[in-house]
Amino acid sequence: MIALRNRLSQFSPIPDPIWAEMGRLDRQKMTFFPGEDVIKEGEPADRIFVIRRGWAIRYKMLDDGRRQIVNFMLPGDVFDLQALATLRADHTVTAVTACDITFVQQESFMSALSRSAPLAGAFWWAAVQEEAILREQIVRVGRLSAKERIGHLLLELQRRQNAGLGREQNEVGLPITRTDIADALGLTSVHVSRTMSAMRRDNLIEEENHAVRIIDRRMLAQICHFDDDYLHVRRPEKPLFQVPERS
Amino acid sequence: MIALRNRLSQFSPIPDPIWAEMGRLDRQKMTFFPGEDVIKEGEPADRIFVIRRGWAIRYKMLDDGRRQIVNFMLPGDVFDLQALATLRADHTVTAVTACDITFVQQESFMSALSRSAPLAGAFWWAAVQEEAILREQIVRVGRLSAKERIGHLLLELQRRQNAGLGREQNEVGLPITRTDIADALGLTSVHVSRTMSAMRRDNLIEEENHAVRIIDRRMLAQICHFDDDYLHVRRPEKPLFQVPERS
DNA sequence: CGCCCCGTTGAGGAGAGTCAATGGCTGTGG
DNA sequence: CCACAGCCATTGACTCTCCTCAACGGGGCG
Repeated sequence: MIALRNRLSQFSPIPDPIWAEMGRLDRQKMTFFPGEDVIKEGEPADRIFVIRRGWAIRYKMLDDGRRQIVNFMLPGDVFDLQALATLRADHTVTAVTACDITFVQQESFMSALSRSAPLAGAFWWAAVQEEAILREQIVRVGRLSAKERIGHLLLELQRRQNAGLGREQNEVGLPITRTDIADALGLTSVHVSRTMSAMRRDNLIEEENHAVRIIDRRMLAQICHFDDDYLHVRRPEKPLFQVPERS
Repeated sequence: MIALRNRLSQFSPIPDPIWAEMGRLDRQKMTFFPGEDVIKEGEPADRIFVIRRGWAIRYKMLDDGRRQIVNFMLPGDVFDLQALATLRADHTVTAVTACDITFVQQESFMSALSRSAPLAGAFWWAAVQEEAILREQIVRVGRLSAKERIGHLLLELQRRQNAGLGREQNEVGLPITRTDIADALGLTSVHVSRTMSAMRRDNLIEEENHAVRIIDRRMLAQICHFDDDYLHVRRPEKPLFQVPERS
């Protein structure tokens, strides 16, 4: 669960004893192969998920076959905190690479949060960040050109991937196809291919072996109007949000 | 607060004594004029908001002037539950019509939730619904044609508006400009105007006095691939999610 | 070895954008 | 009471980004 700890620590360092709480949760580990569904639309959702290894996508399908990927899920990401309201999933989650995923029962998770305010704060922050990522995806798809969309997405993935790995570099592993990128960005795979070729020609990125190197991050960020504020990786000024403690 | 009660009751009816809890919150009412900012990007967020009257928009601006409206906020909507993590706002919220808005202090709100599980469940559901609306907005902007986007948005607004009013009809008040619609849907005002004219010609909608009548909701929903599952207005099967009660 | 998936490239088409002009409505001030 | 400014919706003509259809080639894998 190192990826999860790296992620949550972006918000606030988590002391060992509190982290140990996580180890006592009622949880279950599963492995998914590429293309396997982790959550199916319409299924009841009563567990939360943590990705330990691999990439997954959350998407919706239209009845005529069009697909829109809503977001990418990377190691360390926590998802479906919404499951705590025990509704039915309104979307599908599928593994794109081999994934190790931990499921935690709703009740077990809630009681852990109620015992530890810092943990609750960190998970709440993760939920806030997830929502901010969705909002930024709306801006990306709604108002950016193809080139800007691709660069913007690469920059986000680079930041998020490194956050899970607890490092900082200009390399992004990109274990997905042009079609996946296209379906995330509201484009076609043909146009993604063309645009990325142009970006390579323009020395914005290099590609090798399912990984992208961003040649000049500052320049690319400017071209793509990428501002990482929305990832909320800076520490809040006020102390962690307080949940009622069980006395 | 009737709009809020109507909204939350979609999830689960709220008994009077529990509702009365809401009246005891530490809150403050403010009126905003059209164009006034309710939340500015970069400001610390430490309160939650409820819209009592009027429409507001949440948007992000690019440095070159492009604007993307992330979502519309209608009477009864609760927003910035994210504020509970006391981060800085990564977007701006502006009144589009005159708005009455109630602010509730974070601490007061949290303690009310901790005293009432049904209330906590209802607000959690509102947060889940808000996120589902964002996801659907991504699908709309990413994969639908101009005509589909507009129809889809109108159907969503119709459902949400009627939810706040506690009724069900085919009329949507639409107190916004073509430019607002365009900036929400990733289009230009010119194209929105053209497309809506075509929709009027095709007898899909009628417009009169800043209100739209949807002539055949079922047909429009089919054309626009609108499926209201994402609004989660059906009741969950399991009982409300339990928060730890203060003993 | 051969299949299939994926990325790439080309040619042509369509949906949405840009630029620009017009007209209605509303509010305001002489 | 009328004139005028400002905003908004609409429409036309033209442009351009991105899509569609299609062909080709490379690489992984049975």
